[in-house]
Amino acid sequence: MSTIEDVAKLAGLSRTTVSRVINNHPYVSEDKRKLVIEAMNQLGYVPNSSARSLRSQKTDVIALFVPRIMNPFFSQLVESMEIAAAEQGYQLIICQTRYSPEKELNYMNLLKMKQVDGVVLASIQNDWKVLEPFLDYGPIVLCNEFDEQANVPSVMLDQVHGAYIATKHLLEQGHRRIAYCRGSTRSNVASHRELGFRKALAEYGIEFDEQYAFRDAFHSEDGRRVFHQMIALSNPPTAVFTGSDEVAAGIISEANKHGCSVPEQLAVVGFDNQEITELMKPTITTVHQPVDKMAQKALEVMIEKIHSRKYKQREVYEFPLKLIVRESTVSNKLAKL
Amino acid sequence: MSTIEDVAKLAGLSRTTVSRVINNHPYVSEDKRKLVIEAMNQLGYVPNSSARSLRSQKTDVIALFVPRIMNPFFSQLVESMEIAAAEQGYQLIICQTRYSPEKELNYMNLLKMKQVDGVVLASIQNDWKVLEPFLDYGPIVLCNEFDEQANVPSVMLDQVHGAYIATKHLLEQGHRRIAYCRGSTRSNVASHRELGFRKALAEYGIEFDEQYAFRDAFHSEDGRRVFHQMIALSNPPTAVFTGSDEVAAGIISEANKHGCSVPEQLAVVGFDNQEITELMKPTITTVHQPVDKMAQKALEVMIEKIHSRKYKQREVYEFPLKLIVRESTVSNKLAKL
DNA sequence: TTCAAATATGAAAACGATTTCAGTAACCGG
DNA sequence: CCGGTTACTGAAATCGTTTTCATATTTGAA
Repeated sequence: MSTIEDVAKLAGLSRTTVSRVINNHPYVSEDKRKLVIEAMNQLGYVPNSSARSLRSQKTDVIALFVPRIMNPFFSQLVESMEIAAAEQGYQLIICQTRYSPEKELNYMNLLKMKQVDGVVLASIQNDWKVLEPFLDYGPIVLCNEFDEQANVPSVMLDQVHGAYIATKHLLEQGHRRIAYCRGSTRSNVASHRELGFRKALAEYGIEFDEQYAFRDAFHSEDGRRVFHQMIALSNPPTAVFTGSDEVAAGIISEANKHGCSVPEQLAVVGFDNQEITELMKPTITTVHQPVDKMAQKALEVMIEKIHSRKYKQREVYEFPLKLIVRESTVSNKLAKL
Repeated sequence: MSTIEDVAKLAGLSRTTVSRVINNHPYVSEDKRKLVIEAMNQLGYVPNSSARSLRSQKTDVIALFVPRIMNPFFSQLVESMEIAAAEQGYQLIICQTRYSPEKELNYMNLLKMKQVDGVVLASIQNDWKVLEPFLDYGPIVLCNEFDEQANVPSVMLDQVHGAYIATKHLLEQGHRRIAYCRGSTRSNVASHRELGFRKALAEYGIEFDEQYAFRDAFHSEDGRRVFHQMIALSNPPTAVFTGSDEVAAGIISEANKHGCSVPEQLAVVGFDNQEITELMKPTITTVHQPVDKMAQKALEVMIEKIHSRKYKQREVYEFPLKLIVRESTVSNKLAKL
């Protein structure tokens, strides 16, 4: 409970000098510095962070917005970013918007209240026009998100290409009736993937067929449902592209249960290269996303913005995705990596 | 960027009155209250959180310590606790200790610096004697952890019983050579489970056999390794108890790959009832842990401690675990729930 | 009618640091 | 030996609130 004043008194110096030592400012003689450090140790002194923040107008805290943490993609994002933040001396406040615009808007006040130095949005629930005014209070960086109107940095993955290579892989395997699964968030991630999916189809002269499109598939349970919807079709697809490994796993699990063999009767490709892709039988072909790199870059950009104090500039950083072929799409069980 | 002073001026009142309105203090007339609110809206005013914290000595922020977030158990813990915290107007700072005592100790300074009002430990890396001194600066609550010496509240699950019922289930299925897997953290969770495991064996007059014990199994990869170690034994086990669904999944995946049928040749029981238990083939018998309830209770206790300011008192809250029987332990494929 | 309690308001102190400003001592080139 | 940097130190202002204390008015019970 000791303050800088106590340290100053004990060391027989002024608050100013103590502060200089704490913050590694120049112009402190070596003997006084020793005195201060000894006094600090003796008292077990640690600077009060609120006082510091108030005076210096920075908190060394960053808010990270995610829809929810349980989703393994976001778990990994949070994990990676927390590590990167800790390395730079920043703390991370987690904000789960749970897909609610109101919650998102509410958390945005952290910026206005100056409780955080910046906000990383790994999920956008409001129109950009609604969020933009908050730029008057601090930087906003988009991570794994993208908005045409947004005049801020955006660190993202090349989802169009990711979906493209996954779909193309299915086409190369000879599939022509390919179903398409996505979760229909208002996020641009899903729409970019749809672009890539359509692009691959187009290259093979195949038209996108709405009866094969399932835009409400988020979890493994949805995968199970979709499986039944697919086989109920008059002309069922022979392959399915999904926007998440969980959905892919759900489809495969249900297929297994009903004696539908994967990939012979139905090829399945997931997205995200989660642990489950190697545990399922068959193992799941998927698209690897370099979440670590993206998280690190987003944090790096954020810190740069905090320092430069220029928030309103569009910048795009994009990372490539990689197809990982496993058993769920190739008939002979020797998947080639 | 407007301050309380600006609001006061615009409303033609004092800072004090504005502050009273903000904090819902009594003794403000209705007309002045209206004036203040209007002025706040007009200026888009929001109180500065550092100033608030400095003066009122509370931050409305709680630190949650976990070893890492990617582990689904901790993901769920974080998710549940963040929701509970948000409901109570608290923010959550995530601290990943990554099993490092130094990192843990370092994060503990958040309490000393008064950057957080309290610390929830869902993981302990240091001896309690090392952590105890921090109680002078704020409350510490253990969540899913337990320490004989710790004089603080502990919200936990009955791991002894959880392991006991899982093991007993295997014994009832006729198994007598039962392998035992755990991750060897210094956490008491694993040791409590071992107690339960041994207790069940003892009831059936079976001695704990060290050759069947694998104490370095954390992930699915470890499960694969353990599988091979088990079948290499001269007298391999017919069943295996694991401390995590991931390890169980790894074992099953590898068993599948090598034509070892589960549960006929090897029965497997997991722990935690993660999503993967329903996706694997066979589905995995496991122990359900009421993580939500535990997280909510831990937060509730934390808030109570923050208010009461009495930190140094031992209290134990325990929640029961439930066995969920699936295909990985019962031969006829009709698992009874 | 009176006086204590309840209601309503504001001036100023306090929270604990950093930053600005001013001042002194030492050093150094001409 | 003088004037101007450079090195070092501290007093006081400042960050934006909440809290304490003082004061004025109104209410209500005796």
